[in-house]
Amino acid sequence: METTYYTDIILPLPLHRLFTYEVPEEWINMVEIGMRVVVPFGKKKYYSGIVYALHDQKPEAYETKQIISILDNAPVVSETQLHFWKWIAEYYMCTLGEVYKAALPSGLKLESETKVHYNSNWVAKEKLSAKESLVLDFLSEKKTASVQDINNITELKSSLPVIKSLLDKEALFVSERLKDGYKPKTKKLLQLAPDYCREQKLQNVFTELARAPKQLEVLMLFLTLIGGAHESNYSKAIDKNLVKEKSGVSTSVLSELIKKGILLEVETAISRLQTDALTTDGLHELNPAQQNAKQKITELFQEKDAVLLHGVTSSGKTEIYIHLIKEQIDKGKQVLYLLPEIALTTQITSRLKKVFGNQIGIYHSKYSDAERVEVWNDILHKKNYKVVIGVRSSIFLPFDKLGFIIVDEEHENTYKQFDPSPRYHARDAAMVLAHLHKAKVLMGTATPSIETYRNTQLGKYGLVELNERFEGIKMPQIITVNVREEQRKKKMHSHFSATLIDHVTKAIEQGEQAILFQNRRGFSPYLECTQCSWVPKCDYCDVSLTYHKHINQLVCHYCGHSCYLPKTCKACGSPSLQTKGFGTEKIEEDIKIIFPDIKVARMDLDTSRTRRSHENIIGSFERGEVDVLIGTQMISKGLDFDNVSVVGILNADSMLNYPDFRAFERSFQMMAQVGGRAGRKHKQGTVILQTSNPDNPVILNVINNNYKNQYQSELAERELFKYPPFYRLIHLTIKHKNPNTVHQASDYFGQYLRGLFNERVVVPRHLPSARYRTGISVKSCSRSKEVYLSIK
DNA sequence: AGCACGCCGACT
DNA sequence: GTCGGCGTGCTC
Repeated sequence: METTYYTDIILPLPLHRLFTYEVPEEWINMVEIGMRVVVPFGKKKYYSGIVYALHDQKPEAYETKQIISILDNAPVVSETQLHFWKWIAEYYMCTLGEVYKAALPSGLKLESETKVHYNSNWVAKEKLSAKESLVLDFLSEKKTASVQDINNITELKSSLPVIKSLLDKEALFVSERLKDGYKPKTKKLLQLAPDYCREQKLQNVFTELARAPKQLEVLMLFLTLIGGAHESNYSKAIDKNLVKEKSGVSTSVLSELIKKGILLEVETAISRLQTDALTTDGLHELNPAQQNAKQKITELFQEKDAVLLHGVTSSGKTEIYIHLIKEQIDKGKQVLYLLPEIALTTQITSRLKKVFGNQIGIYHSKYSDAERVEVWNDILHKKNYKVVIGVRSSIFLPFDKLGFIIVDEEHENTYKQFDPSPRYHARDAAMVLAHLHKAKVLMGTATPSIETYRNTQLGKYGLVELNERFEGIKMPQIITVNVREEQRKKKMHSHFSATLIDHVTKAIEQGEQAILFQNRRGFSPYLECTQCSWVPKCDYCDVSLTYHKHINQLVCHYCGHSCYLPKTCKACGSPSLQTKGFGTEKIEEDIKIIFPDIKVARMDLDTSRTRRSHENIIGSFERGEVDVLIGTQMISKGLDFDNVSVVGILNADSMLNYPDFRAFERSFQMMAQVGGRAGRKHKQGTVILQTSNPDNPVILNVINNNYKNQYQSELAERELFKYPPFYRLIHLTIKHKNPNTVHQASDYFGQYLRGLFNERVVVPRHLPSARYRTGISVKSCSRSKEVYLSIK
């Protein structure tokens, strides 16, 4: 009897099961677990799914369909990865399909809705198949189309395999974010024109150019660069920019040579991820404290799978990582270096590149999809990269010899994915990933999260402390300023205390820099009617709208909705709407009034949406082109500036009063991290902390740099009020377009859950204002479509 | 998630 | 008489 083979496929859908398809007989030996296949789904959809299992059990309940094609000749996902996906799906309560969507860069997961674009710079290197030509012709006209469109128009049963082969040839590309667009990165090279590739001809040129000394000079330089005027070198091409730089001539000289047909300009696409020969810098010696810490980490790894490196800011953790990475590479292992989303990795990347050259791959959400596919394929096939520096999604890369994971700035909440499922925490998932690979995890931070620190106290993780700042830099001196008192004494200039202005002035006079920290972007967090206290709120979220002056609009920081500001109060009609509170934009404006002669830069989500702008701001501050940097929490993360002597925390209260059970933990982390930016090699830095509550225990812990104390009091509160790490917190979202339905459903459901879990159900009724709440309350947004219930 | 199917109200 | 609203159920 003939056996038919079946395969269970993961489809990119939020459906809690796999779908079984038949494998056509001729493909039985070609399909492997982890490959992508195209399957029909429903009446007219096609998906590329992942082969999860192969078996010969014919499903009884339904007729199977056949897979349409196999997209790969080797698996793109390993079985280890599939185990990992399964864990994520179970632990974070989502489907394998959702994990699949999150794990693969979009270039690897064609869907009917995926948009494909025509690459106008592309030139065919080989003859295309009839189907390929058909699709390409269609796209060359339309430029952009969805896979679905192509399916319809070209009348192919499924265009996915064709699109896939065109993608491999780079004739097409896939986009996730259309705005960024895709331009293959090109480099202009110079070559000796074929006509001149003979000794004789070349001699003539020298005479020809007798009256153009600059051009001759450049040509001579070019010939040296290709390695001398020998036939064997004539075909060599040299980077145009290099020639330009070395010769120091203007572009016109070069273009003249090109125009005369002596040199030939060729444009080649270069890999975005390939870096030219780097000046390698080698390892830096570790100082005794670092050496000792490294020793301890290695020892702890004998018995523990994970170690926390608790080192104060500027204690030189990175250098320890580098030494440990080196050891792993020497053992032939891969290393994953996780960084939080926000710190654009620039500083750490360049340091690591100096040591490891192009053995480093970077996997970042601000890199284009094409770049991410390149990293994926390198890890899968080429294996040039031994180290990947990446954000949370890099835990999904197809590692096969992973030996070591570093989770830098372990406490950062950007490791947690919130919006689309799977809502995973990269730090925690990294533990599981490491376990699957029998690898070790090193977490590093100056301000450990409560959860992680507790795990060290329970003996689950090892703990290594580094209390000394690198090269004898002293911990900064922290001065608190009681804002309320200063206001009474009329010593406040807008949002700046006299003390703060004093210190900033002195720093600038001495050629040093200052950082001003305000964890709020925009101009002012809300407007208020002076007559009736009405506050404009978002129509969709019921959150107060932030005023952004440069665009003169009100913006909802929750959903991004923006609108023009009302001229009059919508409640009482009075025209007297006043801005309340302050954000980075207002700080920038005010500081320019107080210090008209200094250079100010602002860094927040609004000024650094792109990779480039972020790097530019950091770069100009590093080079000293900017005196004062104003920013949100962005500036506290993973950046080291060595000329900053003053850091101002403009309003510590807004962080402490934030309605979240982690508010104190976050405030401590933020203040400690921002404060850590102050201090230079031979001079103690100063932190000016403005608050109206200088006796707040969190502030006292920051001043005394007492993490332990902070940890202990926080832990006690967490236990008392039944919060993590003692309880797990589950957040339920109830959505409906009708607010009343939402209210009723949440009340009903809240009551029901209360019956089961008693006081462990938190049902906030209003936007909560207290840090900890007990008993029932529903946080519901009247006109919104969501209500939150929390179960501990 | 999509998408078809299907059942009730306001229109040419 | 039909168009179209969105409730329900299915997808191998």
